Amino acid sequence: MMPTLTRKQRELLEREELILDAAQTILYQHGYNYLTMERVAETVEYSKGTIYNHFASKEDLVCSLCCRYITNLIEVCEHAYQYRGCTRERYLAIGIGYSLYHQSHPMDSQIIQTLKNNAVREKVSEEKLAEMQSLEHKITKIAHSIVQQAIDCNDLDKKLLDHISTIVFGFWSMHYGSLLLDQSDIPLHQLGFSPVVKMLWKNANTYLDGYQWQPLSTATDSKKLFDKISSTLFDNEINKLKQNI
Amino acid sequence: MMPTLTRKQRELLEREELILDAAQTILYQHGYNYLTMERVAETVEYSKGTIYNHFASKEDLVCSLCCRYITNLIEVCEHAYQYRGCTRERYLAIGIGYSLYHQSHPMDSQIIQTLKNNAVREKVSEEKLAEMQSLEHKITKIAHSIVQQAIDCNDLDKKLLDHISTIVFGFWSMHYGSLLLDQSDIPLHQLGFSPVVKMLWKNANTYLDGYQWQPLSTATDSKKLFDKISSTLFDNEINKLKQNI
DNA sequence: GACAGTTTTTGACGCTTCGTCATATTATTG
DNA sequence: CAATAATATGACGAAGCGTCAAAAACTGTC
Repeated sequence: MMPTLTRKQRELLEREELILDAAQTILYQHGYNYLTMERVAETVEYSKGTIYNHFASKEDLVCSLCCRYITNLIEVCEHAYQYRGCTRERYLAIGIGYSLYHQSHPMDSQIIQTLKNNAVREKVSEEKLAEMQSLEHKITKIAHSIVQQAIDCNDLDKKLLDHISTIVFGFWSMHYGSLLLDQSDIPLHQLGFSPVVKMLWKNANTYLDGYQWQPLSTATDSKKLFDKISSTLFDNEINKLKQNI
Repeated sequence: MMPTLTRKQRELLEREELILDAAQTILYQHGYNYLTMERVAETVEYSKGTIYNHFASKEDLVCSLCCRYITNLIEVCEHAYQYRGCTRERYLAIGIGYSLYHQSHPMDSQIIQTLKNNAVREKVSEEKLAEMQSLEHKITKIAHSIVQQAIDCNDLDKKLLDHISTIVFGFWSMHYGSLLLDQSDIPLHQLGFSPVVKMLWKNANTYLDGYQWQPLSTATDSKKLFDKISSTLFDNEINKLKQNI
């Protein structure tokens, strides 16, 4: 009975995880500028060369971390997809998951943002970049399918069939933009803005209202809805947040 | 009759512009990774030390460039503010200006994005960061004042008075998010998305519809509106774009 | 225009980090 | 156990940042 992977291969994969864990710890504790290949090597007690056997460059390593984080986000989205409610609620649940993940793992969001920068992307290997893209694609597919279902069951007007990807893109970009603005140290509060998650919730609802996605937020207690969805789906994340307070 | 600035001071300011111009040329031609202090010094035919007399660090220099770009964006917004039309059209005009600027100066957008990253921000001097923030604040103030006017003249419901900054933030984040996603080399088209400017226009309109900002896009020929606003206000930018094609 | 004092410029230098590669070490196989 | 293959190592070269002592330029005075 031959296992799918040889012992060697398993060891290699394990070490890859070990390296990623170490890199993540450094990132969480001291930030991106403190993360160097040398330090990662020291932490895992291997030499720099060995690290480079696993990752083609520093950016490649960071991109691998990013893939982990996007994988987490996919889980969150799949979880939201399962929410027992109407299509609109399920779509909103994705946004809530996104927000909460961002709040409980701010550094992950920073890394994801870092990898949107072309100066960084240039230094990532083709394969890693492709891997990351295919993961991001998964998320948009989940969103896409909920919009499709909304049209199928008349929660959304059939006329919007040509605009499904526009609706996905709008929702995505609004969340992405909001959380990025939150994440960089721009003092939004000083600039007169409310907490981002709160504004985002209001804006996401308004946006869906604009598309007449039923039932409209004006016909719902949306404050309660937020609490309901988030407590039903993301109790873990919320507890984590509370612990940090 | 004493001038406000001495000859010395004027020369210093002139050189500062010279350095920024050189940095910009390098950026435009070879990208962020090719931009080094050494090369900037070479280009302007001064030594590295002199460059450091003007800018505290490489990131400081880049932040100064960023301030230039945001200043350009402010001009665009002020221009849009003057548009002769209803409040909704004027608000949308800001978004169009933002989109077109992004399209005709993609590298500027990249630099602005780079400076949203905390790992980069850490290395910018306090003063430069404050300068940039105050410039960004100016843009939000322009947007804010149009929303205020919309409420004053009943284009927007009075109930929304408490949400003015939420409306500014939503519009901003949607544009910001969309253009960032466009700007990084993510192959949106391959992922089944339409051209970003087109989707953004649709989504921005829908978003304002959600707030019932009159007149609704359903009561307007919004394709024509886009052309009208953009040709009235931004003929320069559009001609630039056409030249590039 | 010579001289002293001040300001500005310079580029060699130290330091950090990346990524490579010849060599050393370990594992595998006959 | 020897030969061979696979893997790990860390010294090294290259690139870039930012500094600072010394050199050069400028300024005002007699």
